Amino acid sequence: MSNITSLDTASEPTHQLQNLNDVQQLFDRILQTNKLFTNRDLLRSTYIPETLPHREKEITDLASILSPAMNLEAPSNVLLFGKPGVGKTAVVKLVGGELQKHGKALGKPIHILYINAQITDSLYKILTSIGQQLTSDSVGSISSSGLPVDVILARIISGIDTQKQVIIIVLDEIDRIKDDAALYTLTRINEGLNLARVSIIGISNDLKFTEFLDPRVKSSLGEESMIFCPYDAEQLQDILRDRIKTALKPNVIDEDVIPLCAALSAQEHGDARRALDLLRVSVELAERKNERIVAAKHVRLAQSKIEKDRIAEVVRNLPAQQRLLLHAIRMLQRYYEHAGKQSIMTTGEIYDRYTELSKKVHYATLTQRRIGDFIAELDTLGILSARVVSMGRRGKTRQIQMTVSSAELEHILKEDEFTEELGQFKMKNQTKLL
DNA sequence: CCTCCACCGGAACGTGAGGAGT
DNA sequence: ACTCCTCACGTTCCGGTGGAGG
Repeated sequence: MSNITSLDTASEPTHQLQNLNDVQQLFDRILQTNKLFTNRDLLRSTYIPETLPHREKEITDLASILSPAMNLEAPSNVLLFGKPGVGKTAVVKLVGGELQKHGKALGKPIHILYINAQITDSLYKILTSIGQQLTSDSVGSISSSGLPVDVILARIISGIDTQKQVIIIVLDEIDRIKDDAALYTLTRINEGLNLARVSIIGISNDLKFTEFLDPRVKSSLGEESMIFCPYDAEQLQDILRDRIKTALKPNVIDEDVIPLCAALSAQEHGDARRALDLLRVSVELAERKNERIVAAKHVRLAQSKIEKDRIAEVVRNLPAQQRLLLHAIRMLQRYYEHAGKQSIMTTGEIYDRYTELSKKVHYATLTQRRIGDFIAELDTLGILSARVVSMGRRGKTRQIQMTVSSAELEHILKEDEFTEELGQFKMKNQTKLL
């Protein structure tokens, strides 16, 4: 989700490709116009470089915390805190990779398991993920469902405990794990082991996440903790400069591009991921226009493109009911825009439109309770903003505003299955809205 | 100061899919 | 064939609430 792949408008050939020859010519043409990058992937935020500027201290700190693993002793559990894009994951992957490499060279079995707890958010899923990641080495195969949790746990324990080894479980977005018992079980896993040792590295965006934990879990997980500060604009510039040395050809960017990318991202809590995406997309845009130099205007374009692409991508992958809800919002929004009013909607209004639309397309009409949850979800996805307000006698509700205009929303929804069917559909009871 | 609207949001529960063991 | 497991997705029920208007 973090990556906006951008092959879409790169080549919109106006003619049909007739045969292989044409295809080859197309590739040749793209190669020729590919003048700015030497290696595009180095500007992706998922790429882990060998050096992380301004994270030297964090790297050595984490390395020393994990160093007992080299003697096959369990390192302390660690919690890493910091806003998105400040290098938490990168530092862990870098240090973890080195550790594994050194361990291998010395014949010490050290495993780093990376688990994204945003997706893998229950004990059951975490355990099966551990099982699957270890399958290739020591544990027998473990399937994705069907067994009771304790059976899976027992299998993993017996699978792991066949030799002296250290297993470090990285739980990214650990604050997303709702189930307290899951963390409790994980922190106590060592108690069932004789030979192997397990440590946990938790990564969290939320500094306050430990406040609500069981005290035993809290003290166990937080044996060590590290806080990652946001990068400032200067540091972001260093990071970008470091990357472009190998990612881009020399002298292809204006001198104000890097400071601009850095400044724009520094405004958003110093997010290096954002800065890299911004730079990469800027270069892509310049390249497509066959320009030799990336300039500030490309950065501005890139900024809005990234946001639009992100929203479009999210919307496309939404389940049908949620897209239907967006259609309802779109209609209301358009209505408000035509009336020249600010399009701030309430849950009730939206629910009424949604009810009409769902009947029209013969879909089940979900309850308002459920739709309320959808609205909250769309809010966290950043495609609308909803805040709870009280309107006195007129009750308490969410005020909802789209982050894109109705025209853009319409454009994004254009290709989905509802658009045609709803084409001429008019809202009932429009007066009710006034 | 009190009321009362129009929802919010937690909790418990139901159903059905996908899979495992016996 | 049957039982038992988890998860995803929804519903039902219901207590809670900020503040404009009486």
